[in-house]
Amino acid sequence: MKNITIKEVAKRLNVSISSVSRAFNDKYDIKKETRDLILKTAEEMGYHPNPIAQKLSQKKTFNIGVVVPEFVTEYYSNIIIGIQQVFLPKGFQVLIMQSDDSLIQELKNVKTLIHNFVDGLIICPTVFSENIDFYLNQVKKDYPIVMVNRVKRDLPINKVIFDHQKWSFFATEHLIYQGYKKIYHLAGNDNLTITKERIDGFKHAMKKHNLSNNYKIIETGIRIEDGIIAIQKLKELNDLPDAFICSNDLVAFGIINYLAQKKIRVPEDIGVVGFTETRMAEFMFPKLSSVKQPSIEMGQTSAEMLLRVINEEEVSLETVIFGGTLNIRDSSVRNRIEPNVEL
Amino acid sequence: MKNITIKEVAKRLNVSISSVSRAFNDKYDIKKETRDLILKTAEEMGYHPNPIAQKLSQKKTFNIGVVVPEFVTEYYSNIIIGIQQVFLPKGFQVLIMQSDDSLIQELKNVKTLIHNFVDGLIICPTVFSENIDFYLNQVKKDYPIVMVNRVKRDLPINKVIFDHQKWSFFATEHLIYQGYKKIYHLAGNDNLTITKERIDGFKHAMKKHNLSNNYKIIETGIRIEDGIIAIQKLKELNDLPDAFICSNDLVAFGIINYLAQKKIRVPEDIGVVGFTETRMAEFMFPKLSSVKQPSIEMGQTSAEMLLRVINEEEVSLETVIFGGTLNIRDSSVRNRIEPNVEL
DNA sequence: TAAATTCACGGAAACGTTTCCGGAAATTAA
DNA sequence: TTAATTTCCGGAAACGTTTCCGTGAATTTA
Repeated sequence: MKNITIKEVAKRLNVSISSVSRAFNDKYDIKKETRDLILKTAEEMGYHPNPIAQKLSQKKTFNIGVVVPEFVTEYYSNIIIGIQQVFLPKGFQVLIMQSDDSLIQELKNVKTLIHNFVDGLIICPTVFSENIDFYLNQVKKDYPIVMVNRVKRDLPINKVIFDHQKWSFFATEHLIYQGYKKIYHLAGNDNLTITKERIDGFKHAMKKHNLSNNYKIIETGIRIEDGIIAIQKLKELNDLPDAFICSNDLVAFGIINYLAQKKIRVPEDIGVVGFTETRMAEFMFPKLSSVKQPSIEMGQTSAEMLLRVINEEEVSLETVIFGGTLNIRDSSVRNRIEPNVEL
Repeated sequence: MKNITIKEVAKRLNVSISSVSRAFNDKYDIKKETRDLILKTAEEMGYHPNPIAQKLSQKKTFNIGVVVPEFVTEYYSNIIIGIQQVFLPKGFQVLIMQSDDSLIQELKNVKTLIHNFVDGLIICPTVFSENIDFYLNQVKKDYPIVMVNRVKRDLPINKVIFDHQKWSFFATEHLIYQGYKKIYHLAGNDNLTITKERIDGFKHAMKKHNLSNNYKIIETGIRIEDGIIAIQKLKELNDLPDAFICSNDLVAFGIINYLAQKKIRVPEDIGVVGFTETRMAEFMFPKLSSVKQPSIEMGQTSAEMLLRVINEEEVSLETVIFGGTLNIRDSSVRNRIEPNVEL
């Protein structure tokens, strides 16, 4: 496992080490012919610059760290894909750590990455917590950090977020337009900022259409099981609504399957809308209406933002707020004759 | 972003750099009191050893590379989880690259990782190809490599594989025992070794039960869409079997949803079995019978194997063949009255 | 008590680069 | 022709560790 070093290439050609280095980084004074000769023989000798030595010398690791809460949904996988699309071609390695929705693990991951001298961090935080003080402090020390998704709008930090309130509002209003009146919101974790934002949008829509007494908000979770557990309870209490707006597609999937087992029809008897659309939506039966977040683009944007901060092109704080798409499919579209009559 | 170095710690205490280093690696001669003092003040100063410098000095990167073909299924995510469970506590970083089922990309990934001086490689290859020659050659040069999953049994390389033939046989036989006679195998990519192995197991079971004229093998793919496309074609040709054994759960999911739309009952009219079980299996309607592979354990085992090779504890070639579980659920269990009568 | 051994530590080389500095040769300007 | 500039390149420091080698002091052995 002996590797060829820059020295051996230099010796072979009777040139200096610096010249070989210059040839490889071709930003320095070096004659075109010698550069080509060096590159050619280096190629022949099978020489590759040792990235570790480069990193030590340049005081940059060309590593960036990404911390995500979970991989249960496709959402964070897509964010990571977007991040990698930006960083890999620039020669950066992307180190991914998962915090399992634990605040302690999240902070531990961030510290591990910082101690490993990553050039910058993209943090997708779990719930809002005092961890944020640590992150803000790092930013104050000029450590490049970008936060994604579950972040308060007014936090003074570079961030990429989604307009949950607006799209929760749209999704709710869509259900109302379809004639569903009693609508339950199966919300995610209570102390997530995005949960609050979605609840706000939901309430706003219900209020606008004078349905303020017609809704419930139920803290549910984000897994298939969570949806099933929630609807089982409601069924036992004989308290099923006209429609559900769910914290994500997995929960919606649980709901739809439960209803199928109970021979309750979707969308005729009960309408269902998901959130943070996944590939499944298109292939469920019935096909699931859902709010699509541009997750890959959000990953790309956060990566580009981080790159700017690392290169110090930008000092001011940036916030990019993304919108999405409400993909209306079968699960929330009633075969409605009445409305036409009503009109 | 100035970082504290070992020198500054040494200067502060008027000791040598070597002593500080010794204190941190405590395998060398150093008095207990001085070591504690050094560690204490280092802690106070916020010193952390620079991992890049350590790596350069030790000629080890403490990085290992993992190349997987895809992330469409949960399978490789689980493999990676298993690998990380072994390597992260040992201070190794795990670099993950995805080859998108492209042979060219796979080789490119492997070379990138080697040039980045990873201490070892875990390769989950896509199809069998001449890439393997390159890998075998690296092994000959003492480069630590372990291969996982889609690898020929007799290849002289360290590997962790699953007994696809045996479990395909079991799954098929289960369907036969349930009274399904005309069984179609929706197989994966033709030039995958595991596809061949599964076909062997399938044929073997059909032959054993004198159903050799009753089957078809259809190259399908591994995505939901692939399943839907396959069954659409069969339906058009009016050529539906009694049961399907699918290349994976996603394909099975496509089949089941298509059948639901066509009001064809599962398992009464048609039985369905998946492979490489995913979380979905438990939550589909009807619940999907599937072959569970111990993917996390397979990841762990490959990681431990690689660790042994890296530490040169083991020189001989190892092959670990895993078995799985046939989880029988609703999608393949007929409410059978006849068999009792027959018996 | 003298000799041999062990202990604890400092100095410095080594890991493989990048990059600053300086200088000879080649080119241009005066 | 001489002076000024540019081009090209070598030497060496620097990045922050680990680890080999050597040595004085402390301890053990003879």
